[in-house]
Amino acid sequence: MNINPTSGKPLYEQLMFGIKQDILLGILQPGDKLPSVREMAQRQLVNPNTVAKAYKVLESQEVIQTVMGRGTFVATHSETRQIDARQLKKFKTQFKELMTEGMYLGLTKNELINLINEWYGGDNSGVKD
Amino acid sequence: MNINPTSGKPLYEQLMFGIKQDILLGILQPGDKLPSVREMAQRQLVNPNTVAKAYKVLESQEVIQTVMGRGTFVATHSETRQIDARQLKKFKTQFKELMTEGMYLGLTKNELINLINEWYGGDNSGVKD
Amino acid sequence: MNINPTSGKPLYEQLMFGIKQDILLGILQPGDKLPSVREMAQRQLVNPNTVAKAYKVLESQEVIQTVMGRGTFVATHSETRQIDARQLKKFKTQFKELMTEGMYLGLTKNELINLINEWYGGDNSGVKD
Amino acid sequence: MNINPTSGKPLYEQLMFGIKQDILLGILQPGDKLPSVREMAQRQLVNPNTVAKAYKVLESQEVIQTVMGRGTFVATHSETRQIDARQLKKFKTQFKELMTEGMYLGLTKNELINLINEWYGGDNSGVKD
DNA sequence: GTGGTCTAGACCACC
DNA sequence: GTGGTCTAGACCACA
Repeated sequence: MNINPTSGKPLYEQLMFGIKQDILLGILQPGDKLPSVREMAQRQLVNPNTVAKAYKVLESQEVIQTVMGRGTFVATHSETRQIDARQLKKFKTQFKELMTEGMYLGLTKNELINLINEWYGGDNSGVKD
Repeated sequence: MNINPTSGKPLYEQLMFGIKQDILLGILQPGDKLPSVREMAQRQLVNPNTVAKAYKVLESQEVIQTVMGRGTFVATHSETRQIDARQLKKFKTQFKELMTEGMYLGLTKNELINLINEWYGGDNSGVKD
Repeated sequence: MNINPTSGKPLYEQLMFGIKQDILLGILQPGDKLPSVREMAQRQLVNPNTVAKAYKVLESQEVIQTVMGRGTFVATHSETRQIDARQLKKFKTQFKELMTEGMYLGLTKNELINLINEWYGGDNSGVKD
Repeated sequence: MNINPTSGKPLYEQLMFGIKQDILLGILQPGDKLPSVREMAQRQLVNPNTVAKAYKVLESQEVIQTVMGRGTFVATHSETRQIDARQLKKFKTQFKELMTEGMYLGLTKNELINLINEWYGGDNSGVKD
């Protein structure tokens, strides 16, 4: 996980993304303890307030859980996490815009679809890069 | 193209997206004249400066071209449509982040592909599932 | 001489530059007759007013001369054309700014000097490109 | 760095030039913090929006970098300082035009070279006359 | 008519 | 504190 303060993206969002990605990649497993706010802040060279905000939003998304006095832990994926309609709508909007950008960068629709196939793993046989 | 002042997204970015989409959908053809800054501002109920900013960024991306004193036109990106390496890198980063979000929202691969088809027609020839 | 309406530079300045360059290259000789305003406008696909403005400024710079009823002619260089102090100051300012830009583009001071040597012709032996 | 509101040149371009020059002259070093938008605006007696525009263009040219919430800094263009082909072409066009002007003003080659030396020190080793 | 620049002043997100 | 966005309204050069 790398934080780039000049990327224009909010630091707390970059932190959130890094943690989510670590979970998806298996680096962080459900139940694992996350570094404390202060420790994470030192590691990533950001303000503790920034880490606290990232943790707070992640908790509201039920990605992590805070246990008072014990720390912050990766949530167990099996819980009944219902899809937030607002989040879903926002995602779809962002997705469409990103696809539009991609086509402007010269990527064809099929290249975009193949990119998705790649990311979702599964059947990658014959997928063009 | 509709501008939503309450969406949280900058108005000028919404304008940019709308114009790019109109071009991709063929509503705007290369060489077509865009509404003048003032006219577009009236149509979309935004300040002319906001439109001017959108136009200027689009021009820097070579999506449109301005002819001083005459107006703004959809670019004819003729032959020299070279892919900007920096923009492509940025796109891939955004793509990765968005895919991570999508997985967390529980979206399947096919749902995403359907989203693309919904917007850009349904010819999937050459795409492997 | 090519006029590019999307370059951002005023069309009348582009015209002026083209004429000056033709003179320096010998394509236009002192005493030669320039195309009429209307003919030049047709050739370059610009408004006659634009050509008229270019001619007017060139005449104020004593580069060309208009003879009422006969047309416009390239001035004879030998006339006592005194250097306009204001023009000279403006030139120096532009020159310094351009050199600064050049250094930012990665050109070294020596490359800039060599570019000048090239343009002023004369002793080009051993000048790096 | 001085801003002259009556020079006819856009104020934001004057700001850009002043900052670039300060960097080339070593007054500003890579990593140095620039005055905040508001402070620079006060110093130069211009509107903060004007400063913001100058900073934004400079950032797009990778001359400076902004860290949201912290400020603006002189870029450390590390190793990947690749010459932008488009910018270089634009530079050469401007250079040609300026040289044409210079010849018309009767400036000699040495006068131009002296102008460069005046601004960027006098080490001419390796330059052929 | 067009876009380009500038000002004044507001509100916001981020750190 | 920082920069980012937006508005309102002005003036200018260019075609």
